[in-house]
Amino acid sequence: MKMSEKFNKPYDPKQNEEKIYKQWESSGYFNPDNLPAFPDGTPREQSWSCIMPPPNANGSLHAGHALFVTLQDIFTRFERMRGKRALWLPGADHAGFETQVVYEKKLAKEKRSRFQMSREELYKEIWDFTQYNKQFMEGQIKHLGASCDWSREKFTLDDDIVQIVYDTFKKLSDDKLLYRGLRSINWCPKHQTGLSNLEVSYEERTEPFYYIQYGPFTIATARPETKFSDKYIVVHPDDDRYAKYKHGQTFDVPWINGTITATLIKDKAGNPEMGTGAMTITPWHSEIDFDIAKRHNLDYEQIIDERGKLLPVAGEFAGMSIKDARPKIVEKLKELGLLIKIDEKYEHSVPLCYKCKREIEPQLKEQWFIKMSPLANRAREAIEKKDVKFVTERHKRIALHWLENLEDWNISRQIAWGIPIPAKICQDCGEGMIDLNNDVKKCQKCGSKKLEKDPDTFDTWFSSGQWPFATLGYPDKNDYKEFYPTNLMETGHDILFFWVLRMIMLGLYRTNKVPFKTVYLHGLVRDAKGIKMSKSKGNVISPLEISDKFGTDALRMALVVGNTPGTDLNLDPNKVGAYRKFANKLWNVARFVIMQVAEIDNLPNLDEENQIYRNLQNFVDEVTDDIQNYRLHLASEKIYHYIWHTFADKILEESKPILQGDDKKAAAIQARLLFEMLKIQLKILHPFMPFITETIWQELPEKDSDFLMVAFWPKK
RNA sequence: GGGCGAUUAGCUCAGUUGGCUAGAGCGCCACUCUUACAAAGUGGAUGUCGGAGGUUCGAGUCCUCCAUCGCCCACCA
Repeated sequence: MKMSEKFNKPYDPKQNEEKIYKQWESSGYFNPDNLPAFPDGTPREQSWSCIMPPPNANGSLHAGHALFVTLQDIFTRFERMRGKRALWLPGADHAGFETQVVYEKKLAKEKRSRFQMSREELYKEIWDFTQYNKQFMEGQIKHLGASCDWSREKFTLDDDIVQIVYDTFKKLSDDKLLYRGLRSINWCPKHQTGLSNLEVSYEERTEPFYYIQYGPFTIATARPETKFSDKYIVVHPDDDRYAKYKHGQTFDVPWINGTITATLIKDKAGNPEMGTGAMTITPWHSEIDFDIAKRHNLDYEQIIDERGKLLPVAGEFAGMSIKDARPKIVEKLKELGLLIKIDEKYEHSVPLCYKCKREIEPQLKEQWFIKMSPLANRAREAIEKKDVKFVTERHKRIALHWLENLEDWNISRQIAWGIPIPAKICQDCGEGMIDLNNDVKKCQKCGSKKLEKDPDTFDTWFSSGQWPFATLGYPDKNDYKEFYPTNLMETGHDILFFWVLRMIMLGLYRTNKVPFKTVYLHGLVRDAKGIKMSKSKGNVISPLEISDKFGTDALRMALVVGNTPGTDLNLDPNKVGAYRKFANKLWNVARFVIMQVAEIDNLPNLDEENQIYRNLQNFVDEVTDDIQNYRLHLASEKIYHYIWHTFADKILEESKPILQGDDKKAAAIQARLLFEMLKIQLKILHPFMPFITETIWQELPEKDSDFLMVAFWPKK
C-alpha cells in the first residue's frame, strides 16, 4: 500500500472542503430515500427529521446562522450514521416585514422610497432581491457543510405553502378563532404598518408629567398633545376624592381650543394611585382608553394621523408633528392658566418599533386577529405533558409563563411584501370576508357589491408558524406521514415566542400533533469580547471569512465546544485557530497510522479484547450518550481531548517501540489496532468536523463504506 | 412591578445526577527543528471557584441571604 501524494502537510481545508461537499451532494445521501441499508442488508426503518429554521432571504449569513447550521448538521449526521432515515429539510423565509425594512434601506440609499412605488412594483423588486439572496445564502449554507436535503427545499412563498396557510386562515375562521375587529394596534409611523405586541420593544425614559386643570378635576398626562378632544374623565368608582360626583355627570370645561362638555365615567381602570386618580381618555390612541370607551359605549376620534401628525381637531396645531407640537401645546396650556405643575421625573417605559426605534403611535384599525387562548392552552398542555420537551428547563418555564396570558394576535400587516390576505372588504359596511377563490361578489352582511381586496399581507410569523407541517406536505404527502412530528427544533432562544411557540400552537391546531418532540435553543453569538455583533459597531464576524481563514471544521468546533445550550457564545478567532491546529493534529495522526499500515502486507485481524480498544469503545458510549442528550459541548471537547491527549500523546507514542521493534508480528497487530481505532475516532468526530474526517476516510486503504458520512456509528 | 441567568487561572469559557488532587483554548516562562505533527513536542508558573452563613463523611456543584453585571416579561394615564 502506498500513501496518496496529496496527503501533504499541513492540512489545507480549502483544498478539500468544496470538493468533498460536491461529492456528498452527488452521492444523493442527503436525501433519506437514498441512504444505504445496514451492512447485513436490512433496510433503514426508523425515521428522524429536523426542519431547518428558514433563514431570511434578505442578506448573507451571520454567525448565528453558522451556529444553527453546525448544531443541526451535527444531529443530522449523527442520526444518519446511527442508521436512521435522517431528513434535514432546508428552506428560506420571505421574512415579510424584516425584508421590507432591509429593502427600504436599500431604496433610501438609492434616493427612492416605497411610497413612490405601486405595491406591485415593490413586490416585484423585493421578489427579485430575495431570489438573488436565497441563492447566495444556499451557497453559504453548503459552505458550512450542511448535509440537508436540497431536493426538498422550500420557500415560504411557494404555492403549496401559501395554500396551506390560506387553509389555516379559513379553518381558524370556521372555528371562530379568527375575527376582524376594530382595535387599538401598535402603529409604526415610519414603516406605516401595524405590529404585533412582540414587535414592540420598550425603553425606560424619564419625561415630564403634566398636571392640567380639567374643570373641577386635575388630570395628569405625559402626552398633552393627544388631549384636544378628550371629553371623558375617568375615575375609579371607589375613589373617595370623587365620591361627590356621579357617573355620567357632565361638566363644562374650558379646554385647549375652547370650552367642551365633559362626562364623568366611573370605571375600574381608573387608578387612584396614579397622578390625581383622574384621567381623560383618548380611545383612538390608547388601548386601555379604547377598552374603557367600549365598555361605556363612548365616542372616539382620531387625533394623530398615520404619519404622526396632528389632525384638524388640533386647531392651530394641525399638521404639526407630535414632537414639535408638545412644547407649544404646553406653552398654550400655561397661557390659559390650565397648567398646574410639571413633574419632571416621571419614569415610564415608552413603546418603540423594534426595527426603527421610533415611538409606536397606537391607532384604531380594522385588522384580522387570532384568538389565542384556546391555542395557547393546548400548547401549554403539550409542553406540560412533555409531548414537546425543552432541552433547557428554563426556556420551558419561560414558554409556559408566556402562554398563560396571551393577547389576541394581530396578523394583518400594511406592507406589500408578504402573503396577501385572501379577503375582501366591504366598502359600505366595512365587513371583512374570507375569499380564497376570488368568488365573493357581494357583502355577506349588507349585500353591497362594493368590495375591495384586503390590501394587507400576513404577519410573516403566521406563515412560518406553520412551517413544519407545511413543508412536509400536510395532510396527505408521504413525507408528512413519515416525518411528522419532527424530532428536533433547533433555533435561537430569541425567537422562542415569535416562532417556536407559534409553531406549537398552530401545529397542534392544524394537525392535532405537536410539530416537534424536542426543542433545543441556542444563544446569541457575540464577538470575542462578548459584545453583541452589529453593523453599526463594526464588530460583525463573518462566518464565511472565518471559515476561509481557518477551515469550516475549525469554525464548527469553535461554535460547539463549551457552548452550553441556551447560553450566549463569544466567538473568538483565536479559538477557531485552536481548532485549526486540532485539524492539523488529526491529519498528522492519520498520516502516521496510515503510514504504519501501508508498510504491512497482510494486516492481522483486530483483537477485540484489547484493553485499549475496549477503553475506546467505552469512551464512544459515553460520547454517544452526551450527543443523545444534547450535550454537544461536552461530546466535542471529550473527542478533542481523546484524539489529542489520549490517542496521539499516549497511545501513539507508546506504540512506536512496538511498531519499530523487531517483532514484526507484534508490530502488525499494533498497526491494526491503531488503524481500527483511527476509524472509530473519524466516525465519532465526523458530525463535528465533517470535511477533514471525510477527506481522511477516503484515503484509508480499507474502509467499511464509500463515504464516512454514511458509515455506521460505532458501538460495542 | 414580576421572572431568569451569570459571577471559576491574566483573557474567553467548560465542569451533566455533590466525590475535583478544579479543567480547556489563548496568553506567559524554559528547553527541544527527536522522520506523524514547529499550525508541534516536553516541562513549568498562575485560582481561599463573587461574599457570608447552612445541609453533608464530602460542595465549584444543593439551600438561605447579600453584592455586582446582564437578559426577558408587564396595555404604570
